[in-house]
Amino acid sequence: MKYKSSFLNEASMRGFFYQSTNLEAMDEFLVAKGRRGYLGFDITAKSLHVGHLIPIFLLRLFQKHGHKPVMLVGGGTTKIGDPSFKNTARPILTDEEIFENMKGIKSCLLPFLRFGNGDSDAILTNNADWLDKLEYIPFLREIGKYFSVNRMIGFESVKAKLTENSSLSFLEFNYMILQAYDFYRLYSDMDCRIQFGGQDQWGNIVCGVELVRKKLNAEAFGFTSPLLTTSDGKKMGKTSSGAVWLSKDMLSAYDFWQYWRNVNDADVIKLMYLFTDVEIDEIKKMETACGEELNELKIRLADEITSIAHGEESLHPIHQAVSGVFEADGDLSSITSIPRYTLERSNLNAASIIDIVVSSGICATRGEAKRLLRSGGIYVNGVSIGEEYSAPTTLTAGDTLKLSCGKKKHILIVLE
RNA sequence: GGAGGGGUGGCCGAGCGGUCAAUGGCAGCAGACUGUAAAUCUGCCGACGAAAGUCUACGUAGGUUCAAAUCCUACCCCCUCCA
Repeated sequence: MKYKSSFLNEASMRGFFYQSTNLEAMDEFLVAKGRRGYLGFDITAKSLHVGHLIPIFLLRLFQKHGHKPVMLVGGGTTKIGDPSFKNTARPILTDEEIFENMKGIKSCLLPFLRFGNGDSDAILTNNADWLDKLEYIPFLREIGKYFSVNRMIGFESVKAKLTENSSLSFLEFNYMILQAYDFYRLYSDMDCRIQFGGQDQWGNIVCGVELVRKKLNAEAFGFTSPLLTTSDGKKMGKTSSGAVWLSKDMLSAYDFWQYWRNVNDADVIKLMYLFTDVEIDEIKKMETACGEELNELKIRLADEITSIAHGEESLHPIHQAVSGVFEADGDLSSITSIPRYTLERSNLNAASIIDIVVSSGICATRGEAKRLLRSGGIYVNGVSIGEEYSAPTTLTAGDTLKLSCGKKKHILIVLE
């Protein structure tokens, strides 16, 4: 074992460690249970997405090893917008939008952590509680004096914003200071001594560690995890329809599952370490898998992650849908987790197939539907069809057809 | 406040009076090959239309012109430098 603390051992073996401040001292500190560490989120959308998953799972691990995760939502900092590594300014949200988003973010976190009042139960805080009350002059005198602009503009995270064609507003420049202040407050108010974050947060975290040292003459720790990228270096978590959201309202459990089912071969093991509760020894045995075996592991991966994020009970309907939709003789009638569209029997032949494809919502525009049809990408019950398609006359009300765009996007047409 | 440079499709980025629905790259979609993977190859990639074509779009609003992303005017926004 490389570390004294079980948390750091598991975190580093699973691939969560990128860099940290004073690692040795932090390791020592984490040997005892019930330590507090926090992770902050800005609440620019009403759901978290796959990109947030690394730090969330890191905190889940933190909890597993007996520590107390403090989840900080940035009710205050979101009003500023983190400029780190961004080349465009964040849109400024209204108070109402922030409030709405906050509710969504909270519910996204619930499946991953156990919240409560126990020693290792997670708690939720909001930095608006203290940031909103700050007064400018006192803040500058008490906190501002500890920050060196010379140093701040040296941070990698701000450098990009200082180049041509990009500007860093004074508003955004303050983000780092406020995040540092958060850390100081959490340290002094609730003895929270570690801040976790993605590697892009390094500059902000270090600022907080320094503020704590200067203000309280105490040592706080920073810990960053790598960004989630695919084996070929691309950012993970984007699909054709946008980000892979954690909230059911924004992405169905079925689509969530499909996302993991379709990851690159080269990423399966890495993701298994990061985002499942499967024991390390067991994953080690999987490392040699290839071909069909590896393909099967993706199902395991999808199952594991989905049952954490959406609950174990979500798996059965998903499996049912998968076998109905992807297997030639699958049973369509009992599928509940992919969209359905009801159509009158008489309209099946009356309306053109293009109309049906568009009105069922599987294609957004008629042009798109035509293009797909032309290239053979529209299927009825798994058979590629053309524009002159007409449904078999044997179909009657109550029958179900599977309409597909490409090989993966399916919808059920229910006749009535 | 002054001088200069910019704002083009999801992103980057050409075009600088007609041949521009706008080169190219990335991203995306479909097909072939596979394993619901990757790589590769092929096709597509504003809307409507069977098509001819029509409409909408190059920061916003006007104007010049037979014709404007391209010229003019005003305004808004961004960048750099000076005060």
